[in-house]
Amino acid sequence: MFRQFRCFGGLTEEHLGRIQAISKHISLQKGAILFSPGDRSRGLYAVSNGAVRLYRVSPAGKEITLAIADDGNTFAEASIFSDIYHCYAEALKDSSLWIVRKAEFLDMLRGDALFACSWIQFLSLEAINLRQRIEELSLKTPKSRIISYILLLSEVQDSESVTLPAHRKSIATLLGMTHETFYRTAKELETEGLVRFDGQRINIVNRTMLEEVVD
Amino acid sequence: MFRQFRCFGGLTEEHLGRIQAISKHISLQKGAILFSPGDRSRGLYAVSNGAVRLYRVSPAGKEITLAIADDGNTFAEASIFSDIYHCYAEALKDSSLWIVRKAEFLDMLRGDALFACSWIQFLSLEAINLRQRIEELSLKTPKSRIISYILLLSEVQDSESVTLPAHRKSIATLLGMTHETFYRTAKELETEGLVRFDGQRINIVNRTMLEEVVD
DNA sequence: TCCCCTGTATGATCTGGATCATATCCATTT
DNA sequence: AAATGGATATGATCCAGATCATACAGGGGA
Repeated sequence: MFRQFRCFGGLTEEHLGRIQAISKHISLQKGAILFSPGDRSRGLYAVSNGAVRLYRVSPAGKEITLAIADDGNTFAEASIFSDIYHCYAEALKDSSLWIVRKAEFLDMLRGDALFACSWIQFLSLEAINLRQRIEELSLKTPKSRIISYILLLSEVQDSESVTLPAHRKSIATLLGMTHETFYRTAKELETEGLVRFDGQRINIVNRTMLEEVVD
Repeated sequence: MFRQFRCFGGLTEEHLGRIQAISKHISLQKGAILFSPGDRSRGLYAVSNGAVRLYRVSPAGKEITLAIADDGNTFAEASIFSDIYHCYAEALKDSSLWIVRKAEFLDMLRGDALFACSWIQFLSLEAINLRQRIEELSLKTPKSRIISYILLLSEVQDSESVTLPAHRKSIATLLGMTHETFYRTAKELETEGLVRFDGQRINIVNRTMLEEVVD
């Protein structure tokens, strides 16, 4: 059951069982807000089915999507060492997830160095990804960021035909642009014959040229 | 000696001694490149004296400064779980630092759950900071990012008169803007009577108004 | 079935910040 | 003391992307 979660990748059956034992299953309806900034943190979450969007809202009312967690992904991992959540978590569809209680999870880490090390590895890779994202935000154009994202999805989903994990509007704020810019640039990519959009699906038509444009 | 490093904050004397034992001292001349992207990673670094800038360069030749590590800071923590470094590390002044060898450090983590947990805590807080930075890059204006940064420095240095850890040019690319924009906006803040620049020092003149402008 | 809301889509306009261009300052080297 | 080179500084120009405005489509609820 917990085998499906990337962050628990290399763990033994015994570890997985212990994690499941300190977890509680949760069902969320589409549109439900799981937590908001300032809420007392209770643990980290693992999405077994569905999709949850993590986002923040600026004083000016603008949104940024920090992450979209769908099947097999976890979120709020840093809440283990924070008293509160720092963003909103909203179910994008009816979802089924697990909450891993923070106190018990911390106990597990404290009692098992190998387990702790696999967690360190996970956090280290996450930090590398976050820096990658900072770099893209600072250095790349919106067009290039969209292409990078499509190529990333294609890698994760291991296919030339990828499924967007959320509305395009959310994807836009995940990539640091307005939704207008996203729609326009997406259309542009289609016109140039690089990809084909079909609802929530994107077909990669010309991978070579995509990889070229991304720089 | 190793007490000065934030990431080794809550550790016992014994731990600190063991870390020192697996570390090697390094001296760098101003301008020296410690490592480049693609170099085989050998460990993480701790700056006891001096300053090191971590940066990347885009294919188009634009630079982003990922971090500036000065006295008491560490960098390349994620290299423990990566075969290569992903950025350049350049000494901004003559510097004295320690390299903590990765294999031995990993052994320490594997052999001591409490030590591993304190490392997990450090990585978790770092992830929170990285997300904060992503948010600022997406949502805030250059002016607002500069103010945030000054207020952050003032918090870390616990003073109304802060010292920039590097040339303004590097600070600019750390904050995701060109140096021209940084110089101009800095001057603007000075004209508005919010801060006073004096070489590498910045005096906060009107903190209340600074915090107001930042939104 | 109709209504309403939200996402999708696209046009028109505006502007903040990048880019390009110059000039001065200052520290280091010769 | 002169020369060199990078940091600091500021003006002029430009344009990508934000903003504002509008319209249509589709899905869920009453």
